[in-house]
Amino acid sequence: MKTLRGHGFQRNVCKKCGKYFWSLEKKEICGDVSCQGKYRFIEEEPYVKLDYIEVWKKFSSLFEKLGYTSIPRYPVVARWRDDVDFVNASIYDFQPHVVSGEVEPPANPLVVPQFSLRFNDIDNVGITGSHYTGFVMIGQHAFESPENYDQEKYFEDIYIWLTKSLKIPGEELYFHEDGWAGGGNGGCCMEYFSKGLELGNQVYMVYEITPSGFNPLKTKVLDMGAGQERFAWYCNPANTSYEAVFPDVCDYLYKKTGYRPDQRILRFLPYAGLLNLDEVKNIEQIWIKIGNMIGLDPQELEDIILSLSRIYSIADHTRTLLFALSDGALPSNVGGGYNLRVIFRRISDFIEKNSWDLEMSKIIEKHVHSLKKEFPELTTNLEDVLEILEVENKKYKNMREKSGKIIENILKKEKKISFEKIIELYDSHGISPDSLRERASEKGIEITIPSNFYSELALKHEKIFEEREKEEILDYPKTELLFYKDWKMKKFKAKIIGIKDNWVILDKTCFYPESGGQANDLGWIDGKRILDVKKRGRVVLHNVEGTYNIGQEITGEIDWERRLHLTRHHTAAHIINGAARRILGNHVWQAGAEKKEERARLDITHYEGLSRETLNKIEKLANDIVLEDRKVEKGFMKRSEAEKKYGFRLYQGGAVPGKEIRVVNIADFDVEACGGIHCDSTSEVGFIKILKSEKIQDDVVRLEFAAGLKALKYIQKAEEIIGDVGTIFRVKREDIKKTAKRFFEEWKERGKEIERLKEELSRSKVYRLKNEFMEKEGLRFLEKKIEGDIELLRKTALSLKEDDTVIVLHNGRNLVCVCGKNAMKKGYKANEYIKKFGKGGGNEEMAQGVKK
RNA sequence: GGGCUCGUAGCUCAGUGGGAGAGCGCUGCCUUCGCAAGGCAGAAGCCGCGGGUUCAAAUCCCGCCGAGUCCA
Repeated sequence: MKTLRGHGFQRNVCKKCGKYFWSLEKKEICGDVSCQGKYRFIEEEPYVKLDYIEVWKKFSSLFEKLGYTSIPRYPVVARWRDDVDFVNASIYDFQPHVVSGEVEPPANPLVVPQFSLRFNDIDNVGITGSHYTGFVMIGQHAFESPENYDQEKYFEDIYIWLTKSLKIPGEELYFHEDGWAGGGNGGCCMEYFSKGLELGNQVYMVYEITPSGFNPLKTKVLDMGAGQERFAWYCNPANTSYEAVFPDVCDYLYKKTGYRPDQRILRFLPYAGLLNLDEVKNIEQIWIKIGNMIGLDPQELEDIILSLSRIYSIADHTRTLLFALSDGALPSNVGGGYNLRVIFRRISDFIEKNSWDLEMSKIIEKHVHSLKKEFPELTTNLEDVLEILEVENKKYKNMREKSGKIIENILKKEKKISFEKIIELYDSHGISPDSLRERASEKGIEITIPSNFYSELALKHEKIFEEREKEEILDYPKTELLFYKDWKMKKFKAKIIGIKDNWVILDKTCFYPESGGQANDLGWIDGKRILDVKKRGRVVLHNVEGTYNIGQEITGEIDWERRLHLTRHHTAAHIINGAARRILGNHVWQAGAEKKEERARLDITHYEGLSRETLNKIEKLANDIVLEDRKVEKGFMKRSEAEKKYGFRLYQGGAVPGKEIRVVNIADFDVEACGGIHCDSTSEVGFIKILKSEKIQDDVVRLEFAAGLKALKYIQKAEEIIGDVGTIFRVKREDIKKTAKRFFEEWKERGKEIERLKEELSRSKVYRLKNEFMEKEGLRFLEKKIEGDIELLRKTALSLKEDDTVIVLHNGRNLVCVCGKNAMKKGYKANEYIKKFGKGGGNEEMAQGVKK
């Protein structure tokens, strides 16, 4: 505020939205597009002309001069967090541990060009000019103690950027004051606008929000975020926002599709911001309003803009996919990956419907080419990205083909399609009401989609919330973990410092508590069995039989056999993870793991199921690594240092808390942040055997494996099974396959032979029984006990059947009744008549059951 | 993470308690100088796997495996 007043700004209230804002001259209306009515910068000359990449170059060089460090962006897949899938804003890089003050930032203060993903306004992309599924949020951040926190300077720095670098005159700047809260923190913020466009927002996180009120934070945080896209547009006002951001890709798309914005577009641009589907209730009215203002038929305007928006969506979505896939995300049917599938299919639909001759790979390559000056890392995984897109395209094509068939089938059968059916088609088969209507009208069938379609759908999906178990916080000193000093320690002495129900708390322990997917140790305390070991915060709890006193000295002994199996399984998991990445590609990350005594499993991200051949390759490489006897280094490092040295590959097992993290490094092969217990070298793991793999969702494959003696045990068991099968067949093991195949074929052959014989038998019975009918009431009756199973009875009865027959056959237990046409007319119905002889049922012509 | 749909002949699918089916494809024969087409005949099924209910299960119930899809 002081800074603003110092620059001559004064505080006003907006007549339209009622917000407080600052401007150099007295103003009645604030700087937002919805209050100003249009983007004014479009119609005016820019103060400076910068292209998209130059915006960041200029911004970072200015802020470096102002004392900030410019750091590389974080991956868009937020693996250091367990609460979100993707990075949504630059501050996400530093949540939760840097913001909470637990971990020091990589630099301070800093600026970062953080690519961020947002999927909540997909329909606005390509239209408003300010919506993207992926964008670079330029972050300006500082993390300081209250004494060093200098809000005035942070503001001044941004002010310099706006007025000196972008040369925006003070009269054209508006600053909006607002309160701000999020992620349990609060404070106030300053949004800055120029000529209707919001350029950025500086947030001052200074409070922690607790049930009892606001508490001042120990670390105050500056969170400034501004879209690189916004600045680029502001500096290139003669174009659409999307042309300013991806000029090369737009040129390419114009050339390939034949679309190109003309003069009419320029008249529209100032009003683009009004078409925000979130904030507008009746979109048709807005089209009419804008059409009238710029003198264009609203329908024509809508057609032009929507066509262009498809091109811009393609440009935007491909860039988002490039970043996301490059950083290791995969399209999927569940989770965050589903968003990627949605945008992939959205652009595929646009391309398909317009019959555009476009290849996604070409567009992606163009993006890489223009972005590599700012993001050189995009080239490293390009090959992998294109492969993933190809697989995804196959899945899309399959889906199209399948849904086409489903629609065809339905339209063949019924001319009217119920509301429930429309919902089911969308929900279970991904057929949108629009495409359904389109296909139907091709066949001359009109379908009306109820206007409440999406609300009905939402109703069907109403979510049931599950309470997450809150972890209790125990007020005991941190337990000293002996297994990190010497993982081979089997016995130790310790003192009981707390008892809670059946759980004993020690000052130090060698028992590994269940964590990071590694099962807990078992063993004995003073000879009494331990039943469970768990961790709460930094305290280890031991569930133990017997009674103890606080202060008592005890001797703990771990079940060494079990520990050894768990350790081997854990190191094997890291080896397999590394091996899978080498064999399958850089998109492979750990997606979960469990290591038990008997066997273990590792979930990895991958886009298709694995063949036995591929598994064999992974298994072989893993065993090569074992035999190479590579050193496994384990140790604690500062988080920021570890990230610098090894990158985000560290976070394989998901989010890891703490300022110091433990790093497990298999020499030149695999590095992970991991708190588990590991061998000292790979050879200690022993033999690794992958037992099976399954695809647990579209982007995750589960590998089950065993290591060391447990792998041996598995092999021995498999051998035993093969041996037993050989004994049963009485053949050598080499012949088992051949013999099993022959047996199966012969078994099928015999089944058919039996069928034929029954047929034969039935014929001979028919021949014998033909003359045994009794005539009565103008019909012919037959009741007879014959040999044979139910199938034979049925076949025989059906063969004997003529119009005037009533036939009941039984074998003492099973019963069949068959009536001819005339018999049925006279009231002899098989399913009723059979009740006379026993219980059972069927239809009027034929019934079966059992005799009384 | 939650919901929904689907697994039947080589392929596409129908059958929703009681006889395992259709179309395409395949094999043979007829017709033809030959091919296409047609006609006739035929082969081809652990009805995804395992349990349960029932006199009776492709069909109903439970579990598992596999494929797909929507929502957060």
